[in-house]
Parts: sequence; structure tokens; C-alpha cells
Amino acid sequence: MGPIQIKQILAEAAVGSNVTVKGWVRTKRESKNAIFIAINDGSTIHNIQAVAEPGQIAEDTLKLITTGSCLKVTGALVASQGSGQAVEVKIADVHVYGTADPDAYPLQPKKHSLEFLREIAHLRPRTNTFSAILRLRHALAFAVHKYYNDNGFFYLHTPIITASDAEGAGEMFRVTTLDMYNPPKNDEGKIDFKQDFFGRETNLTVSGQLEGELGAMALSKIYTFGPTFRAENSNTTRHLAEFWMIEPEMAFFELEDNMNLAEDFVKYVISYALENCAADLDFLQKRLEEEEKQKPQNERSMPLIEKLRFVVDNAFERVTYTEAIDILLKSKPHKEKKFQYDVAWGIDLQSEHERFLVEKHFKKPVILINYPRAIKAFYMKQNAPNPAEPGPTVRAMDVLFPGIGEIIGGSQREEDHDKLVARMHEVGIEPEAIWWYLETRKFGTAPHAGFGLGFERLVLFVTGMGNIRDVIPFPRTPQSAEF
RNA sequence: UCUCGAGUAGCUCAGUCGGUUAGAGCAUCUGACUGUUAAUCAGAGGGUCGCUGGUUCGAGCCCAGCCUCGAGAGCCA
Repeated sequence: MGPIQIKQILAEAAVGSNVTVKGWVRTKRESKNAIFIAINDGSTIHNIQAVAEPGQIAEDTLKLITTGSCLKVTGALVASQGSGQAVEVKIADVHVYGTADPDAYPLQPKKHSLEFLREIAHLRPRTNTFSAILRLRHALAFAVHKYYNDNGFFYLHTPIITASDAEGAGEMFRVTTLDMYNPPKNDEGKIDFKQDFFGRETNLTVSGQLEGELGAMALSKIYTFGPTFRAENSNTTRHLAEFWMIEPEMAFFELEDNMNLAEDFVKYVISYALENCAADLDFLQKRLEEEEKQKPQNERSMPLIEKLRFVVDNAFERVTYTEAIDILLKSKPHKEKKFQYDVAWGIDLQSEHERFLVEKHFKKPVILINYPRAIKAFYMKQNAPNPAEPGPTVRAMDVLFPGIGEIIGGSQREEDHDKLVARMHEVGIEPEAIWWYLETRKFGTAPHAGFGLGFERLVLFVTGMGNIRDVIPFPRTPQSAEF
């Protein structure tokens, strides 16, 4: 359907056949005997080279063919006389769809910083790096759907606009149609949300999990994959105000099953990228190698593709929170007081602790389970008391990745109604506010489990990029929503 | 939100102890050369030194406030 793309031409078109190429000019080089135009249409990282003889293209047309301009080129596909490519298009006809004034077009045929490209996010998909990232992002998203579909899961569409903040997962964005400058007030002088669109306060979702559990209690295995919003003032390379989250939720799964699924799933999507995005990964790997050259020898990391293969080929390390604390207490940085935050059973592990476990101690992805109850969400299933553990724990599970930190957070859910309600009272959540959620425990409750995976963190890992703002087309971060 | 760092040409940066006319590479334009590969060579154009105020005979440089960007931390996915 539609015109043939450069990817197809390079892979399939016969030498001698007539082809039409539509795309954007990356570079133009003129010489005495030939004019070379490198054209890219985003279908692949590779450009196609179009060649014309001097004088063949009218002088005023040739002037319009500059970096960034858009062309249609027709001609015969021929074996290339040069060494950089196998085939090229011998130009018979050129049409300029759109020009790009070289003085004004910001993408020059030279290296640009990622910071600069963020300022021109509307144009950065036209660079090699970002087109490669966007193709990988697509492939990973497709692999997510394929994995769950092939494994008997149903894609459940949970709401974007919600009235609940049961999880307390973070600050929320308010959704309202009330007049901000003159909101209606009730008898108490407070804003009268009864007059708002939904007749109550609403926000953008921070998680589809609670609704996901409703789906799992009917369809057994569901997943969500949609946008999620956090109004936290987070300014890091790992946080976005708008990001995409994948949340499978499964009836009749216990923590062990949940871990198995998480590991199998992550390995599958990474394998899919390795098999289907070889050229893009190769490009990103070379790009990273250039960057690594700036670093001292001992700080350099494994080449990208080797790193991905390593994750796919090796079992994730599974350790309990209690064992992890023990490892940290015996660790060199703890003994030498190198950790900024103190280690003791009951603490929420800090970035430095997670990094030590993943990058120094185990040197592979780690699944941490059975966290102290006090530092985890109310809906996590409570473990029976264990004499080896100083306090009560819950069946939580965090998957930690090198360089990324927490990529997955999940748990087996508390299916006992009374325990769940008791826990809600302890942490100050009004059960009445999510009566519908609690009814899953009243009517045909079942053991179940699930997790959330931050899609951009996965893309970050697979592309080897360093900043999450560079793996989503139009990042939303504090003070930034231009495009 | 906190800590640290940065802001000088379209981009990436240099700019000595505060001193006279603000520099380089790349990009752009012009010319030369060449089946070229982000070509090469030569020349040219291109600046409100983030903003506001202050110190000083004199500020890109020192001081204060603000803005923006980046790195790390917290929160988390």
C-alpha cells in the first residue's frame, strides 16, 4: 500500500528496475562528473543514494535540493560504482515537494547535542538517532501486545480520567471544566465540584491497576498499556510527567508466577528488538561507542547488543529484601561508610543501594521480593510472620535493571477483604472511596498478582540512551510541554 | 523540591590577572577540486557575551537577584 519505501527498495528491488523514492535529503554532494543526494524516508536507518549527471538537473531546481528538503526521485536502480552502498538510483526525474532554507533549517549535516535536539523535538525524528529510537519504540510496543496476545491475555482499556487516588502513587493532574477564574462555591465557601463536568473531583490516572484487577477477576489474564500521569516535580533522567505504562494483572497467579511472567516478558520483548531491529541497534551501539571513547577505560560498559543478549541469556537474580539488606550490611561501601544513606532492615532502598546490588554485587538484573509492609502499598498481600525477618513483610516485587534502577514494580495482591480493609484504615485510606474495588474481595475473590512496567524505562534500556526525555517523541516534564 | 554545574556566532566550545577591534572548529554562502560517503581545500558573511541591576576609569570576566538548561538526590515506573 502506498509508495514503495526505501527499506523495501534496498532489500527487494531488482537492479535495473525503475523505482520512485520519496524522502528527505540528508546531504547533497556535487562533483564534476556526478551529483550525489542521500535520501532518507524513515523506513530504515539507511539512506538511498540518488545520482545525477551535472547539467541534468536544472540549475534552479538543484539549488532547492538542500539538507532537509523533501524530494520525489524516479530512475533506474543500478549497482553503485562507489563503495559505500550496493545500489543507487540513477536519477531520471526529480520533483521537489518542499524546500528547507539552509540558513533557517536547524538540522545541519553534523553532530548535534541531545540537549539541542530536545529544543527542536518537532524535527528531531529526522535524525538517525531519533528515527532509530522511534522505530525501536514501535517494535517494543508491538512486541508487548504480541507477547500478551500470544499468552492468553486480554488488552483492557482502563480509564485515563479517574476519581480515585487510592494508590497514593503521587501528585495528580486535575481534570475540570470549571471556570478557573471564578469557580462555583458551596455553602462552606469551598469549590463546588458537584457543578464540575463529572459532578466530582477528577484527575488523570496515575495507574490502571485497580481497574486492571477488576478485569482480572473476570477475564483471568489482562494487561493495560496506556498513558499515565504524575504531577510530581521530578527532574531526573528517569522520570516523565506523562509516560506509558504496561500493567498485567492475573487471577490465580502468586508471587512466584508473577516473577516468572515479568522475567519471561522482559526477555521476550528484548529478544524481539534484537531480532527485528538489528540495523537500528547497530547504529545506536556505534553511537554509544563514540561516547564511551570520552570516558576512562574502567568506566566503559559492555557494547549495547552484548548487554541486551546478556540480559536475555541469563536468569535474573531473585533475592528477598531481608537477604539484600544482609548483603548491603556486609558490603564494602557500608563498612567504609561510603553510602550516603544508612542501611538497616526497614529502610526503603535508596538508588545507591539498588545500584550496588545490581551493578556491583550481582552484575545482572535483580528481582527483590518480600519488602517490609510499612514501606509498600496497602493492596500488597501480607506474608505470614517469618522468624528470619525482623518485621512483617508483603509479597512485593521490584525488578531492578543496571543503569535504570526500578523498571518493574509489582506484587501479589491481598485477596482477603478484612485484611485489606484493616490495612487501609492503618494507612488512612477511606474504604468507601473505592467500594467497587473492595467488592472484588467480597464476591468470588481469588489469589491474583500483577505488576507495572514503565515503558520508557524499557526503551531507555534497550536503546542505551541516558535520558528518558530522548526515548519518547514529545516529552512532558516540569516546565516543558512545548510540542 | 534540594545540591552542584552551565548559559559567548545556526551548532559545539575557547576566551589568561578586569584593559583597547570577541576567537576556533563545524554548519551556511562563494570559488576550486574530486564517483562522492557528515567529501576535501581556499575565501566570505555571521555576536544585544541568558535577563535585570550593581561595583569599577573600564565588565564576556567580579557581586546580587531572576530565567533557562544539564547532572545528581528525593518521589517513583
